[in-house]
Amino acid sequence: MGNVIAMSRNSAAAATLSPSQLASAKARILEAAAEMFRTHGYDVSMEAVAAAANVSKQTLYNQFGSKEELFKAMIAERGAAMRAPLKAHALVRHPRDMLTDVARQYYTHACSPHEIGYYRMIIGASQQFPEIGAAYYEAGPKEMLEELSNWIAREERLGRLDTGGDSKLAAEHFLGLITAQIEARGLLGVGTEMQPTEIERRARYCAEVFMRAFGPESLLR
Amino acid sequence: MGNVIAMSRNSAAAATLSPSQLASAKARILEAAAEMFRTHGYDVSMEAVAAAANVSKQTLYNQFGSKEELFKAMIAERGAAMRAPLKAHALVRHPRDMLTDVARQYYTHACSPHEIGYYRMIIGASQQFPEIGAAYYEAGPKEMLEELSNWIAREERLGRLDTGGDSKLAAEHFLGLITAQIEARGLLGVGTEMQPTEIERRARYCAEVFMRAFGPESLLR
DNA sequence: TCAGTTTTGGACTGAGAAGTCCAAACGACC
DNA sequence: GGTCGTTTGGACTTCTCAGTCCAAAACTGA
Repeated sequence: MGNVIAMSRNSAAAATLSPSQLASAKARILEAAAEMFRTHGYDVSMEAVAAAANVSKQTLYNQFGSKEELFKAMIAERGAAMRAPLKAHALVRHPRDMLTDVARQYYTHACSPHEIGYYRMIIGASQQFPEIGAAYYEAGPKEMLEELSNWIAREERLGRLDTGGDSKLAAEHFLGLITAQIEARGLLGVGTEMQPTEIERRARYCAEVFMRAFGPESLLR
Repeated sequence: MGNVIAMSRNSAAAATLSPSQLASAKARILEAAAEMFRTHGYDVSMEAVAAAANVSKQTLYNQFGSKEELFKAMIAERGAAMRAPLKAHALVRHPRDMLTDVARQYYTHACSPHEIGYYRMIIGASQQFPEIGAAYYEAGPKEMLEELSNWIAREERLGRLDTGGDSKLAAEHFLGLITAQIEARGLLGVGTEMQPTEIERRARYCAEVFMRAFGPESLLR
């Protein structure tokens, strides 16, 4: 933990600093807190968080009045980083390609051990702080479901999919196909990280199954 | 919870006792521990467990040497209660009916708030005790997946399903279709308990989607 | 250089919980 | 009724952790 120079909270003075000191104290704390909460759950001690952030306990308490406050601030900040899983996908592509891509993205990001650890922490915390589970659901799965559902409805209007009108349930099912046990295994700690070829295989398979179930005859095979 | 007779640990002597004393101390403790751990996570105090079991702290420690031991004993006992989700299903039925039934069972049992609470607890504990997550997976999801996969393979041999040979992945996908977001919502505490009609709707839908994707042409519609 | 602010380390308080100990009460069995 | 093992309550020890306090050091801006 050798260090050289410390920085004030507000200025961006240039100097040779260790990476962990580049950001402001607040940002550093949030980052460290995210990591510690993710890997140890809500039970990490504030001491440990302070140490990880390379900051004194007092500074930690100056920035965030309490553990709960820190935790919620961390959640709020991280929430923003989780969005837009589906943006920038045009309508012009074949539904199968689009779906494959969504699955691929999901596997590489949302199902990574890192993200699963975060998810596990949220699940644990949502017992103690129900509003956190709700907020996570709103910002994460729910938003993704809505985007997916809207996309499906659009494709249906174009005659390229046929879900019998229930695009919402179809979207849930597609997400279900993707996560199918992968998430569960990760949450229980028996997850083996997927190799790229496995990701590719599963992503294609998901899209294929979905298309078989919901594609119009013309696209079937 | 009216009761009549109480038992000593070893004998079955009859007497008028309070309801909570009907079972042996050990059994009562395990039951209370399951409930407390389920609703409060691993963080419940041993005091609270003892109180819930209507037993002194010392007796608790006489039966189970430590909190960890109690926790694991409780898991081991509950594990047995979770099996056999799929047994006793004959091969004679139409695959669609079988699948609908599986989904129905899953919704009524595995997705109940009670079971979800238990699942959440296991997830939380599997961070602290990785072997617990693994044990749960082996006894629960994995076993169910294997049964399902074997059934699918059999149906495939009979020409009533066609998964292209990957019955294991197909089984995972079917489970994925069932849980699709239901479990996630439950874990995050935003789950609204499903009404019977909703269960029925979803169960049928799951089976329908699976059949569309994996049923042979003759069964398609 | 100097005044004002922030950070730091470290000691401290208070609460809660794991686990132990013990004397008294209880229950089972003879 | 008497004996032996168990249960009980409750006091007790030890630990960990959230959160506070404070005096000394470091940094900032002028």
